[in-house]
Amino acid sequence: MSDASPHVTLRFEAGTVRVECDDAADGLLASLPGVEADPRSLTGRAPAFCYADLRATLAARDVAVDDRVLATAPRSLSTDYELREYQREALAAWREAGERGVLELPTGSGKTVVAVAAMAALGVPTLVVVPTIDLLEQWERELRTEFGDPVGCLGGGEQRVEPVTVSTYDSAYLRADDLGDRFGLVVFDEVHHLGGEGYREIARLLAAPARLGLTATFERPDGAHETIEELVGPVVYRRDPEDLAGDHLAAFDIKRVEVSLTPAERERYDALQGTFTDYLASSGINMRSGSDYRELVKRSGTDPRAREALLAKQRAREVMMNAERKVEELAAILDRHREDRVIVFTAYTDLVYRLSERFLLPAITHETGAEERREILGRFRDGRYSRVVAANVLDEGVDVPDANVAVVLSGSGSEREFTQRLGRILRPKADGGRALLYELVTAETAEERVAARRRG
DNA sequence: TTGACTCAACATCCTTTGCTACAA
DNA sequence: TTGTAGGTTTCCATGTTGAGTCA
Repeated sequence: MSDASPHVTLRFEAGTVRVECDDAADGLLASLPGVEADPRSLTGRAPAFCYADLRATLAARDVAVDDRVLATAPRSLSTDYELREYQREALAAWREAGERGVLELPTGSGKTVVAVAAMAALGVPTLVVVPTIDLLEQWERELRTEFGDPVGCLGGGEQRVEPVTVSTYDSAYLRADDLGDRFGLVVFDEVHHLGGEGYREIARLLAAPARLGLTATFERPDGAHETIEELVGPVVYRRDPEDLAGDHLAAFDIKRVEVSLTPAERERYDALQGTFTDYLASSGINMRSGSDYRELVKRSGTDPRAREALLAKQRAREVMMNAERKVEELAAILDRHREDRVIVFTAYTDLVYRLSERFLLPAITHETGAEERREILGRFRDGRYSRVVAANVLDEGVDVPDANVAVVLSGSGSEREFTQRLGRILRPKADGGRALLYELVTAETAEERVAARRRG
């Protein structure tokens, strides 16, 4: 450079962007977003996710940049998908937001289709990150069919990188620092997972300027969605199941059924709950916030009474969640819906097996092997089975055949879990019929609060 | 290649009375 | 004056998953 205008070189190095300045750029380093400067060597380093910001800042200041960060070449990708109106709007909103941000769309609304359209529109090497092997296989099939080229896979025993690659969160976490310069776009499926302490590193170590997050439920109770906003972008488009019901998703009803504890269960529940509340009263923990709960957990490590209280609470939870009259109510529901396709959800593995034995229902829990699981879901799909009972396994990331009746026998207070379970019955019905979700709640127990919480 | 196993990571786990600080 | 949002961060238990190891 013959004149005194500043000049900067950017390179990718193990999950970071290295910034090298010439003398004329002295003083610039410290003012760049995310950069930790070493003034003596005129170099600095920023986490790779700051790359897009860095580029924009340097461009705004008319700094000459030798950009060597991305080792990517443009790709020509085309798709035949005809987007629905809300999918077109979602894509447009994302592009308008600078090709960063999250789409919050219900299960079954075709989030994948929007992502494929985004990939085709940008035409850059793309990494798709997914939470389960099941989703890894689904995306791989979909992308291979759509774009024709071989698709890379990271996870499930495969470690093959291609310009279009699908990875599990776990594999992406293990490989992100050496793959960070290979992709111009990264798609995070079920992006709420990115809030986990470890997984968020994936987004930090990748330089990809374009970022797309997909989820049905963005907000996290621990507030970690704010970190996701920093790393991927805010929610730029949102649709609730109610918005699409009747048109692109099945119309649905939610029916709450209250049951009571048997006298024996009530006695046991009150005794266990009493052990818990007595300890709270005597220990000065008032349970006004989540931090009080953590305090209790902390104490239970050293204080036997705290441990006893926590265990009692756990047992009380089991009593209310697995109440005998829920099982009787389920018998009536199954009887009423002989002609329907029913999925039963519970919070406890034990109950799944009890129900499986009593009603001769095929059961799926985390103990069910991949092969057996495929077989059960296959039979449910082709109609040989019309009922399935599952613990928490079918909530997300599994291609579950459509049903029209869901029974939530027990569940957590998680809004996400509830939304995902509801999503299992929302595929539009051939006869235009409505979907129905039963929610069984034990009266006069903490479950009333749990149920209220998950409904938002 | 398959299955059985271990390990690590992640998520939920809690409350309903009235405290404190601050915004409208 | 009235209304409302915030408070907090370690490891009791159960459930689930992916990765890695070994036979």
